[in-house]
Amino acid sequence: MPDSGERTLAGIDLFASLPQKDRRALEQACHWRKFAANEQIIDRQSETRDVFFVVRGKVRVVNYSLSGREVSFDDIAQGGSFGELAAIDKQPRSANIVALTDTIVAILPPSIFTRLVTEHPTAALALMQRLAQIIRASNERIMDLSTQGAYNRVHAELLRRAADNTREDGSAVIRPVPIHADIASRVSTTRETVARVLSDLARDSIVKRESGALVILDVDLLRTMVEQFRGP
Amino acid sequence: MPDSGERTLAGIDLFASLPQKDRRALEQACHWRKFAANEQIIDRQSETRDVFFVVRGKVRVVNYSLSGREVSFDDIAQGGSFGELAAIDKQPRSANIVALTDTIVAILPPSIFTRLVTEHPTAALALMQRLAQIIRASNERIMDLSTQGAYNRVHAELLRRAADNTREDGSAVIRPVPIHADIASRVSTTRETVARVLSDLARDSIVKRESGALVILDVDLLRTMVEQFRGP
DNA sequence: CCCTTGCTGTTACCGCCGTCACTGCCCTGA
DNA sequence: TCAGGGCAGTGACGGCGGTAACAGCAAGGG
Repeated sequence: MPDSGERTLAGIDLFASLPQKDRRALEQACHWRKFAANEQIIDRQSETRDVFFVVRGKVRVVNYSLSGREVSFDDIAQGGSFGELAAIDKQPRSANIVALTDTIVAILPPSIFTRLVTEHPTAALALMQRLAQIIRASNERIMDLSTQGAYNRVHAELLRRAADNTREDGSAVIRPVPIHADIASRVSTTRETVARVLSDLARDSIVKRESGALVILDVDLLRTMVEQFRGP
Repeated sequence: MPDSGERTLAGIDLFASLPQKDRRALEQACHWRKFAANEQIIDRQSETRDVFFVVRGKVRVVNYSLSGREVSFDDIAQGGSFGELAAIDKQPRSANIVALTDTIVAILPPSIFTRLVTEHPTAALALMQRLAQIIRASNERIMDLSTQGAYNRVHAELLRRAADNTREDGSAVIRPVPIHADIASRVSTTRETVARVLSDLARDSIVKRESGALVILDVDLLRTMVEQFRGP
């Protein structure tokens, strides 16, 4: 088969409700580009305003503190988009974007993006819904950081990653085994703390490491641990 | 003078670019209501979808952890709005809103709000800019919580409150004197820690308490303390 | 007028978890 | 095949800051 999704915006969530001919027009207006895994796509503070669509691959939204600590905000999969903020408010980029895998993106100039959302209310609404979703997630994270200890934040992150992979017997699979450092930067702790939490959970037979996967043996138990262990 | 701003949406930021006749129509569609200081306006998790405009007064966006710890997100002054998230994505309310002072709000049903943003691209853009601003502020806060210690977060908050009140001699005034507990809930620490920080700063002659105001004697010094004291 | 209520200021204690310093495993590529 | 890099796992240590417990102090209200 040909490289599926090579130069089409058909799979982009923001355009799901867009008439096909308008989508075609956007495809013409885009500039397409490949990035290799680990390549930087956007630098925080840079002054570009383009909007990006993930046609293929996966990218990560991440920032670094002055001390070098990495804080990751979100992973964006195929069909997602990023870079909207700068296009909307004409401020510098608020975060770095780095490719997690080999990635193909479509790049839309800000002027056309603005015209799109002003002329197509459905696109505008879709964008607003995405922004609202980001705000809700941020608020959640701020609450977690403010009220939960590091151990519990790791527990909660495990539950998040297990979501939708829960099986009937109350267990859940996380595949592939997450990199400890990734979990750490998602919940703002250290690699070592994540390792300690997983050790503890394994000792209590709540999680188990299996060939290429991490199995949560008792999702409900873990959930109650998170809920009743009311913070620091 | 009559109660200025009594039943008009003229001062609402979101509508700044709206033709007067459309604004008038919205004023008809709104339902107006007064809240006393400390009265709850919106409950988190409730299932209403109205959008609110602060015609007079000031409100606070705040959440509580299960353990009772208070986390405050933002204060919204006259001209601001809140409750947009639920209207946009039809999810339950994401936070509590409480009146800080006696407050008059205009309440717009979600259907009319949606029509507004679909029919008026300028209003849609203004809303998006506000959402973008919220996201940027949230990201900042997540970075602070993840990479800075509590002492430094208080320092940074003082600088934020001093912004635009800086005088030529390098000092700045914060008036009225902020309630320690308010600062604490803004930067996710405790009242006691805020008091300790202010004591330390006063001892080093960086801040001074004056009649009804807190004076930052050396803004630049405080700023460099925040910047170079690169977190935990 | 006194008493309550809300806020400030300070001390002592101690536990969470970040830091440092290793060891050991696995996998890829020369 | 072996070297080297990336990741996992663990123990010791110690400091930041949350908790608890008071003691003022100012203001407002009955």
